[in-house]
Order: sequence, then C-alpha cells, then structure tokens
Amino acid sequence: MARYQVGLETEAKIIDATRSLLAEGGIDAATLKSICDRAEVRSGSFYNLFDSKEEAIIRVVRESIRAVDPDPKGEGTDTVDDLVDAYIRFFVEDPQLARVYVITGVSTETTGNGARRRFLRHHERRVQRFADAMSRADGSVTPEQSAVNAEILLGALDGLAFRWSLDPTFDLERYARLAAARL
Amino acid sequence: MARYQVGLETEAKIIDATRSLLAEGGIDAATLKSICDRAEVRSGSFYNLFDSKEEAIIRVVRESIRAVDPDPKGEGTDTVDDLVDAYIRFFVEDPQLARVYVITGVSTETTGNGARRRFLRHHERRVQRFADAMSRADGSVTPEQSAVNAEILLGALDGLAFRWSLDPTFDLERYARLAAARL
DNA sequence: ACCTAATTTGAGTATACACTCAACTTTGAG
DNA sequence: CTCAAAGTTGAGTGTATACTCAAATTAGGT
Repeated sequence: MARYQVGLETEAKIIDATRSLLAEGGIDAATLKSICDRAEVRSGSFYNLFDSKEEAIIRVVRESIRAVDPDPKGEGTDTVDDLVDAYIRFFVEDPQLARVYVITGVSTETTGNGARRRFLRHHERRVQRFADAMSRADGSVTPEQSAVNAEILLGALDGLAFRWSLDPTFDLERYARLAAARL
Repeated sequence: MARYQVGLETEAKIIDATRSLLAEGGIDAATLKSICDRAEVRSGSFYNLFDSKEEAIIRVVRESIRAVDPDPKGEGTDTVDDLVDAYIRFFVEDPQLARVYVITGVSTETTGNGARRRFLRHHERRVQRFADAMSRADGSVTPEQSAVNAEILLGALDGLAFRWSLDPTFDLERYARLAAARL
C-alpha cells in the first residue's frame, strides 16, 4: 500500500503532461502515446498508476473546474466584483488550466456523458453564487431577477472566455470587467 | 462530367447524415462508418463523391456558419434588433444546424487549424455588423465604443448559446432578448 | 438497343488507438 | 543486508479508424 517516492513523481509527471496537452490541443491531443512521451514514461507505468486514460484526463478537468471557482472561504460574503475578479484572475494567472476549462467544457461530447452533467451542475451552482451576491448588493431586486441577471453575466463571461480561447491576443480582462460593469 | 440523378441524391444523403451526426454527438460521432451507415451507402460510394471525410464535415460546418448570420439583403440597414432576431431565429428554427455551429465552433482544435481562423474571421465580421448597427442607432457613441459593446453583446449571445447546447431546456430566446436589452 | 461514363460495392490496406502482461529493476522499512 | 512490495519496461493484443481499388452494376443520351 505504501507508495514509493518514484511512483508519486511519475504520477505528477503524467498529470503535468496531460494538463499541458489538453491546454495545447484539446482532448484529441491527449492520446496515451503523447502523454507517455511527454511524461517520459512507458505505457505500462501509466497503467500501473491509472486505471485508464480517462482517469488522468478527468483529474485534470476536475482540477480546472475547481480552479475557475474555488469554494468560498467564508459564506455569502463575496461581492459580485469578488466573483468576477476570481473568474478573471483564473484566466490571467493560469491560462493553461483556463484553456483546459474552456476547451473540455465545450467538447463535453467526447469526454463522456457524465462530463456534461458535471459541467452543468457546476454552472448552476456558480449562477446561484452570482445571484446571491447580486441580491445582497441590491435588496430591491427579486431573487428571480437576480438569477436572470446572473445567468446573463456568466453567459457573457463564458462567451468572452471562448473568444479568448480562439484568439489569445483578445484582452479578456478588459472586456470581462466592462461586461460586469454593464450587467 | 455530367452528374447522374442518383449521385446527387447520394451526395445529399451523405450531407444529411453528416449534419445530424455532428448535431447529435459532435465531431467524434461523425466517423466514416457512422456517416455511411446512416446515409445507407458504402464507403466506396462516399469516396466517389468526396475526397475525404473532412470535406463532408467542412461543408456542413460552412453551411452552419453561413446560416447563423446570412449576408444582409440590403446594406447597412439592419438594426441591432434585426441582428439579434436573426441570431435567435437561427437557434429556434434550425436547432440541429445551430448545434453544429456551437459544437464545432467550440472544438475547432479537432476540425483543424484553418477552422479556427475561419471562425475568428466570421466572428470579426459579425462584430463589425453589430457595431455599425449600434452606431447608426445612437450617433453619440464613438465607433470604438460601439465595437466594444458589440463584442460584449456577441460574447453574451455565444455564451448563452453554449449554455443552451449543454441543456436544451434552457430558454435561449428569452435570455438572449434580455441580454440584448441590457447591452 | 447500345455504349460510355457515372456510380456502387465490399473486401482489403495501413495506421493509430487504448490497454495488457510476464519478466525485470528499484525502493525502503526492519 | 534482506526481501517483499512497488514500480518499470516494451513487445504484443484487439479494435477502430480513414481510405483504396478492381470488378460489377446502373443511368441516360444517342
């Protein structure tokens, strides 16, 4: 049961290779061969540590979903600006993981059927967080209106992020802040 | 050179099969076998009419890009509402082709490198059309401001469309109109 | 009816993929 | 130092993929 140091290092190399391949070329670029080549590991080693290729990919995708919207430290104290800042910061500070988020989020067909549900569930939680922050900021709007506004703002942020994934020179930070200011 | 009727019909069956497969399962579902099975055609027939699988897919994708934003009839007479209506109508009236647009647009990695550039070029033209309409509606905003506003509105529309592709019960029409009204 | 070009067929090729396993090497606790 | 467990290797398996081609069939103008 006890793991050896070499094994843990190999595992990390495999995850790193998978993450960078997903970021560069999406799900199709992350073949077993490309992962093993980049991690400098043979396929047998891979399967000694992972049950399937899918497992390594899922771990990286989960990591990206968590990173785009980490659990709130406190509870219900975030402002809309905090949430938008967190969204922007994720893309600016870890563009590689951000690309994984956008690309795999968008091609959930290939990642499997469960991935779509997971993405949707995550999205709904996020909308709720935005809506709550909006309600806190302005008590006069109904919860329903907040939910609608949150859905639109997140739609815009995701759309702009997709735009950025097509063209890395696109100034996501600027447009995201402008969108947040207008919505 | 002259085509026979059967050949034209076979071609249409292949394009129909490719379109529906792309809409249902994205690029990965459109294998040569699945296309031929659905079109009730053998692979040799496919290659008598198409140079490659890619060719059939590109034709469907191009068709979807054209459909989401057909060329303006007149010139510079569309209002922002006209453009938003056209966007919404596309998704409501031809959801299958709309799914092709969203799914392949988002997974341009797999469709090839040229697809990304084509998508981006199309997007930029569309932003310009929206920006022009905005400038026409309100002469007091600078062209730069219109371009920014157009980018944000289209980002929101694309983001909401992606949301809809994840969850077909999402009321895209309602949210798209609300987003347009706010931006 | 004839004849050529268009079309269809399906077995076959080559390649890439995820995954396996028996033999071997390395690790590190006692 | 010993040794059992952990880790590594790489040739090999089975399956799916896109694509080919010689032979057979069909369409449709003359």
